[in-house]
Amino acid sequence: MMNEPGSEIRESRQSDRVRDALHAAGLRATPQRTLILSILEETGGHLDAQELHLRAKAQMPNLNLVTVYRTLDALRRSGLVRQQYFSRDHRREIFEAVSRGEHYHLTCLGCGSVIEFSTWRIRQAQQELAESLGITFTHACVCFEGYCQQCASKRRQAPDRGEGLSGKALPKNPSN
Amino acid sequence: MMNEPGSEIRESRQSDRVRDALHAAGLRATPQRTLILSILEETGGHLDAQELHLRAKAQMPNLNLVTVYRTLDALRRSGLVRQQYFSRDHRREIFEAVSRGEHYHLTCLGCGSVIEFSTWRIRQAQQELAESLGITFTHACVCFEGYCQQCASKRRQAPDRGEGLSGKALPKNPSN
DNA sequence: GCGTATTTGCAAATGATTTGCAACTAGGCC
DNA sequence: GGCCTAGTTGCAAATCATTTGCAAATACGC
Repeated sequence: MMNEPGSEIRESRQSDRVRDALHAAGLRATPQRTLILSILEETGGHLDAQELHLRAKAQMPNLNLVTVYRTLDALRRSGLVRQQYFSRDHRREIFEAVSRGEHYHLTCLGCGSVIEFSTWRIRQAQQELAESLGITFTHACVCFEGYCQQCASKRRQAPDRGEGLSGKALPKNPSN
Repeated sequence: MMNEPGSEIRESRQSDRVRDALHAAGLRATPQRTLILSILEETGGHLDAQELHLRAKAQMPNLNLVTVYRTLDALRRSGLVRQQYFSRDHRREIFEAVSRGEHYHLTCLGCGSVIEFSTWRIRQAQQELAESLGITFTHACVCFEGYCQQCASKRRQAPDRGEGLSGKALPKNPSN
């Protein structure tokens, strides 16, 4: 049950850092929030409320899904966490710690993997539109759908399915 | 009840065109589909299933919401209609006839209006990423949030609300 | 240590979208 | 023009992520 000393200390430091971040953001540092933000910081990946709840329950079995939702909302409002969607599934909100830099996502229709990439073009578009139309941007939802390099070349070799995947064959809310 | 002759003919021609489009897309031209696509073609704007249902029921009272959903799905799969989200509300799908050119949307956090604009930067980003990472893009969801020129200058004059609107004060699913 | 404004857990509500199924019908065929 | 069948519709009920109401619990400023 007990971690090795080193990791315990590390964990403790991580908790302190997270707690400080919560306080700095003007939020009460409850164990629930500390845990949730810690998981988001440690996980490089993209988590939705359900997955986050699942992982958090391992350490806090009584944690309620509703609390996860409310915590994510608070973290988002305080700017500690970023909320977004993936192209294949806009019904489920995905969360990331903002400590990860700005980037965008492509969901591969072939293998379902999510690929991250950066580009200045979105920012550039915003600046240009700010100049030409006087628009002020506060947020952009940008998510792409397509094929990763592997799946793209596979399809070139065996284009049997045609473009089926982008049409009927693609369930709107795949379970994976 | 009867329209003046001119508009009747016009309407008839419009229906024929829509019916042809449906056939060309390999879809059966049912009265429901014809009506729904007609409304989407005639309405310059962005409609969700509910609004579309409401408008269509004026001419076809028995039309079921489910049929609207299924029709929109068929039209989207056939490429006659484009489905997208607006930044303030990703839980509701918005539809547009593809006959309208490619463009993007900004939802104004001040007045709630949706502003359309064009930019090549998105395409450009896709091309660059295709070259550098071998990614093939099939679809992009791009929607912006911010302030239109009017609301932006109002806020500059009276920045009392701070950035409240982008945080807690903004309901996730505004009814307007 | 106390008191209060916040936060949590639980149960129930919401609301867009989907699904199952029987009745209906568009359009190819004669 | 009528028949046949695969495709479509209407209705009722299901899904499922997210939200809300409320009473009990608690973080943290004093």
